[in-house]
Amino acid sequence: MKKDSNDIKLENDFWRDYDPGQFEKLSVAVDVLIFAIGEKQQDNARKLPEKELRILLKKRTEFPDKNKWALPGGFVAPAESLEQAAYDKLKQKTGLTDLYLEQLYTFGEVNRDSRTRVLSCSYLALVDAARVDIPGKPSDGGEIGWFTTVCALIADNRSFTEDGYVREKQYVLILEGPEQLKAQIQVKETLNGNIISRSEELVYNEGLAFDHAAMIWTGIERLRNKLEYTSIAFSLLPRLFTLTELQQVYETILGRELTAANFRRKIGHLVEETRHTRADYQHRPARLFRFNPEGGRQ
Amino acid sequence: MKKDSNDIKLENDFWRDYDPGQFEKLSVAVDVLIFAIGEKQQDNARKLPEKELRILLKKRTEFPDKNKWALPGGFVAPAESLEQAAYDKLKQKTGLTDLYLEQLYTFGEVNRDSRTRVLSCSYLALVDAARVDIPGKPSDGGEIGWFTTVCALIADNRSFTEDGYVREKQYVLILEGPEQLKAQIQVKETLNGNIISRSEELVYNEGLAFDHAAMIWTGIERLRNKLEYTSIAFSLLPRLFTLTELQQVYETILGRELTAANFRRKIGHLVEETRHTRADYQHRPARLFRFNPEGGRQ
DNA sequence: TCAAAAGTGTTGCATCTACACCCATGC
DNA sequence: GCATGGGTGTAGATGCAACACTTTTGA
Repeated sequence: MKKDSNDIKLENDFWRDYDPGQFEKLSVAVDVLIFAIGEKQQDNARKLPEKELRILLKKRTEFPDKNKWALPGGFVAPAESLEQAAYDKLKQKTGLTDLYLEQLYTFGEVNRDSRTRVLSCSYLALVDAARVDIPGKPSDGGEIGWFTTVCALIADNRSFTEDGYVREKQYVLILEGPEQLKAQIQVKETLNGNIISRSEELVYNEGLAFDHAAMIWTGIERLRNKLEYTSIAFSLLPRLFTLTELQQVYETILGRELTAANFRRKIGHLVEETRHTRADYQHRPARLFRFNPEGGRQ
Repeated sequence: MKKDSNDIKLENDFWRDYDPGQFEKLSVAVDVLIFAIGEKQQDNARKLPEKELRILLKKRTEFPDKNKWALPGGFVAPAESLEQAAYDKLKQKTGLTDLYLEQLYTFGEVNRDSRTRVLSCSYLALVDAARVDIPGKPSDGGEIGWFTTVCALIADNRSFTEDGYVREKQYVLILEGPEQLKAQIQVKETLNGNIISRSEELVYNEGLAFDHAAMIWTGIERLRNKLEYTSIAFSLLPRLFTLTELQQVYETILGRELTAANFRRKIGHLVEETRHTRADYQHRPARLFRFNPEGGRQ
């Protein structure tokens, strides 16, 4: 464990001879999924607006995939950490710095970009929609906009094999914004003995650049999972919120309805009542709550 | 969405002018965490051997970090996908191809490697220890070996701030194998309003190369979490196993004891009884079970 | 008075926990 | 018989789902 003088000599030789170009390098990009919960248009003034899941996309202005919609992202500079690169993109697009951000997945297929080999490390960000004001057209002339996102399971087949099974699930991803985009993802789960393996494949893709549809699918999956065992839901809401708003966040992400009475009890220890109420509608005012991390069961 | 002839002309121009070197590229490595459950030495022949979590490490033979222990890994070639690179490493070290493998995390700090900027995409692999026979010395003269791994929380402090809290957890990581290695990781979790952020820092490191201690910590965390809501535990066992063996897998990874009666009921629907028993010891023979994916509650 | 949402109570079912207990084996 | 693990039964606590019900507001 201790360096002797011979080792030091060797180390000096090493540094003198070291050629950083001796290994072939790769282009590395960072792409950011920025999710928010938005309100649906609503005609009946007495009803509460329904919520929807939105993601921020930017229309590409350059080949390849010119005019397709892509996640905000860019190449990583040699002196910039991955996370820093993601933060920079985020600030550039939303103007905000205090957002929830986590690494999602690194997409490393050889031909995912038609130019050359490009690795993409994706990040997942959550914003309170009320804090972001997206300008219509950014400086480089491209369009940028929110897309309502729906991701649904449309098929689920399992066939048994000699020593396990193969299960194929099909998901559709429909994005509505300035244009309508659509993609289909096939997830193949294989069990062989005790060993499970999974692979995802983009089987249909209309209007989304590169493999960004697969990234969005992965992001929604992560969101759905983390919703159940973390408190990320609060990152999508303002500091004060009603329990119905919180419930709507869960419902839009999970894609199913929950029973109000049970939901309230379930997240009861994660929130704290405040003195304030919201009385914008023609019905009983709702109490405003705030996130109370004390309630977590550690 | 449709290409007109002008677009096609522009696209041709683009391809003619495209210079893949126009963006600065990075060196990208893949590192693989290969975990297995091993048996502790046991003197009392009447007792069942206790189990322990093991990871495969290789002693570096080159600068930088010469003579320190590192995860098996290597640089990613331009024509090789990330997952393929991980599979190759895995096959090279264990001789096996049918293992559990998933992407873990991509480490992207600027100075994590002293040579030059190197990104590392880490993968987590699980093996049934009985299937692997590690040769003493691989061809390049380096040592390779299993290290018993213990990861424990040693401190957990939370201080409240104006609008949230800061929580700092300290973990020790102790690896015992051909040498004893030790590291300490500090995890800082910050809540600010509704927004949680986390960061990990290696505060002490003895004998492990680069930031591999942080990778191992991340791997164990992932393992502990996934144990609860997936069936990865079976990937660490042979096709047939006793319920006590399965329980030991849970206990060694989670680092705490479980009550046998309750454990059996809990995983009851994930296993299937076989006709076989194991009668190696001086007590009642144990029934052998196999993994039964049918029992999953979907 | 009415629509709409806010919020509570009740009951039954499923699951987890602790703990006591019996069974089978080799020596 | 005894040490050791294999394996079952039971009672209390807790949590969750379904659903019926009351409260409060603005128009």
